[in-house]
Amino acid sequence: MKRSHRIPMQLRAAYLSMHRQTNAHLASLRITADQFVCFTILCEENGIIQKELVQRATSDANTIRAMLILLEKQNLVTRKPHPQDNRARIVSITDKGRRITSKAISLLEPVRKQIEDHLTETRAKNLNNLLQTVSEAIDGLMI
Amino acid sequence: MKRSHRIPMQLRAAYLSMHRQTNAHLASLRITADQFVCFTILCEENGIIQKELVQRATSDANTIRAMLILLEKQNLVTRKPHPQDNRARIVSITDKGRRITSKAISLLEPVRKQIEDHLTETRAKNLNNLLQTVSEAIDGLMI
DNA sequence: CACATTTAATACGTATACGTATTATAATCA
DNA sequence: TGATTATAATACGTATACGTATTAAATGTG
Repeated sequence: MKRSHRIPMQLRAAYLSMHRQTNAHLASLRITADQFVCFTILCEENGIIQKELVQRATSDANTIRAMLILLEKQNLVTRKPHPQDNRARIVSITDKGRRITSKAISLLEPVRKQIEDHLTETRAKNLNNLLQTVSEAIDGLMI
Repeated sequence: MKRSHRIPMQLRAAYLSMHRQTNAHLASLRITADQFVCFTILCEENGIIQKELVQRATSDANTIRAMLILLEKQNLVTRKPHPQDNRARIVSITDKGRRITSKAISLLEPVRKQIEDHLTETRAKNLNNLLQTVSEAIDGLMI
């Protein structure tokens, strides 16, 4: 039996479960799991262009745009024109956004710990490698 | 460095990439990746109640309902009242739905093969186990 | 059997996901 | 440099994801 057939369904199940749990844990902060992804990317490197955020979040221009507009209204991020490239926008997280991100990380601790408790360091590393292999394999189809 | 921190992002990247590729490959059939998930579940066991489909698809009652309504309009599935339980609906795939599912499986062959080519049988099995561990760990939080 | 509790489905609203088309600007090349 | 091409962002439309609330029917309990 080809186990690889089941990978898509297992991947789906794991992702959707994680996404739901993350949203549930972040609900009190009024932010979503996907917004949190953007925050963490911006905390790592602030002031990137919108397009770059799209790529790092493995997302889509329209999706990120819609999200950023919502976040901008709440003063969690800013979108300023790029000084050299008038097509682009530079996205930055605000102090308020950083404070919420800190709280979010705390709220997500139980989720993080739950995963950590169920996987040894070795297995976690292994999972990362396997997921990366799958990502690269699939992106290899993008012609 | 705690690698487990990266699992959520890798999981997201792998899932979203797979989902996009799947949608792209199925576009000519006018069905989505998520609809295909329902079809394969119904092909395995036809005539299940809507609730059961929700669980097997790791989905949500509202999401599945919306999807089924669209599929019903295209005569790809039927939703009939349950003979014993008047609250429930029995969902079945139609012959037309089965034919489309067959075509979908063919169209997805390149995606399946791409994953298979990048993972040995052992690694694929391992990935399935790890994903299942993550799913169970996360579902363990649901109280 | 009457009543409280659970449950399957539905209604409604907000946020993502993402394809396709368009716009404005940048980069490239003839 | 003028024309072509590529690119960042946007506009628009459809489908998912999912929380919360509601409805009607089943189930459990006294």
